[in-house]
Amino acid sequence: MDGSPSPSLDLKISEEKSDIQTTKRRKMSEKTVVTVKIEANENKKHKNEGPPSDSWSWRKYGQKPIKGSPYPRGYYRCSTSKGCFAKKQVERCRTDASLLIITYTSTHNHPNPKELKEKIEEEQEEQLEIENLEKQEDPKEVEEVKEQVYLFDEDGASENMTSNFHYIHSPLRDSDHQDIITSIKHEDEIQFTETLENVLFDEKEKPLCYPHLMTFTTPKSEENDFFDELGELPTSSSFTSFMRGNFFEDRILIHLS
DNA sequence: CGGATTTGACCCGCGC
DNA sequence: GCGCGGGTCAAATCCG
Repeated sequence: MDGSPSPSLDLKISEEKSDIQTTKRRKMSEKTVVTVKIEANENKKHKNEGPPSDSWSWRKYGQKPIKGSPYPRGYYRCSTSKGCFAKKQVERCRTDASLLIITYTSTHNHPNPKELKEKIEEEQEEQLEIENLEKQEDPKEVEEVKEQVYLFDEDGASENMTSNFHYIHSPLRDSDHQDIITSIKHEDEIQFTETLENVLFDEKEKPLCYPHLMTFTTPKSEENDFFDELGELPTSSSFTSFMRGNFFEDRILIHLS
C-alpha cells in the first residue's frame, strides 16, 4: 500500500479491469451443475482433490476455501483453446466427500479434441468401408454406404457436434470405469433449478447432499425407486421431463489415474 | 524451458 | 460505508 507508484495509473488499470470483470460476470449466467459420485475413494491417494478427468483439458487458475465447507473449491478454465470461455468449478460435497460438485460455466467455442478425434476415426472407417466395397465392385452397395455417409454429414449430425459446442451436457468421459453418477442442472430450467437447489443446498433444514439420490450406479431397476422418492418433492412436468431427458443420458464415467 | 499449478492479493457484489 | 464471501489475477513455484 505504501509503495504504490502512480495512483492515477493504478486507477486506470483497475477501471479497465472492473469493466472486463463485470462483462465476464454478466456472461456467466449459463451454468450446468453436475454432481459426481466417486466410488473408488482409494484413488484419493494419487489425486487428492484432483478433478475427474473429462475429455476437455482444463487449467486451474484458482482455489478458494468455501465457507461452511471443509473442502476448497477449485477454479478451472478450458485450456484447449485460447479464446474459449468455458470454465468449471470443482468442489466436494460438504456432507459426502465422495461426491464432487462440478459447475460448468459457459460453453466451449471449439470442438472437443477427443470427440473430434473419434469423429475423424469414424469417418476414416467409413471411407475404408467404401474403398473395400469399391474393390468388390458392387456399385449398389457402395452407393448405399456413400449415401449413409452423406446423410450423416448433411443432417448436421457430425457438423453440429463441432459447431454447436454444447458439450457441457456430457462433460465427463470415460476411461477407467469408476462408478459415477450425477445429476445435472441447467440455470434456465428454473423450476428444476429451484428443486435441485433445495435438495443440494438447503442449509437450514436438510443435509446438503442426498447421496442416496445421487448414487445411480445401477439405475435399471432403481429408476423407479428413485422417482418414487422424488414423489415427495414438488415435481413439475419440466422437472420430470428434464430428469428423463437428461439425467440418465448424462451418466458419467470418470477416469481417475 | 515451457506449460501447469499454487497461493496470496485484489476486485466486486451483496447484505446489513 | 463496511465487512464478508466468492471469483479472478498473476507472480512464484513446480514438473515433465
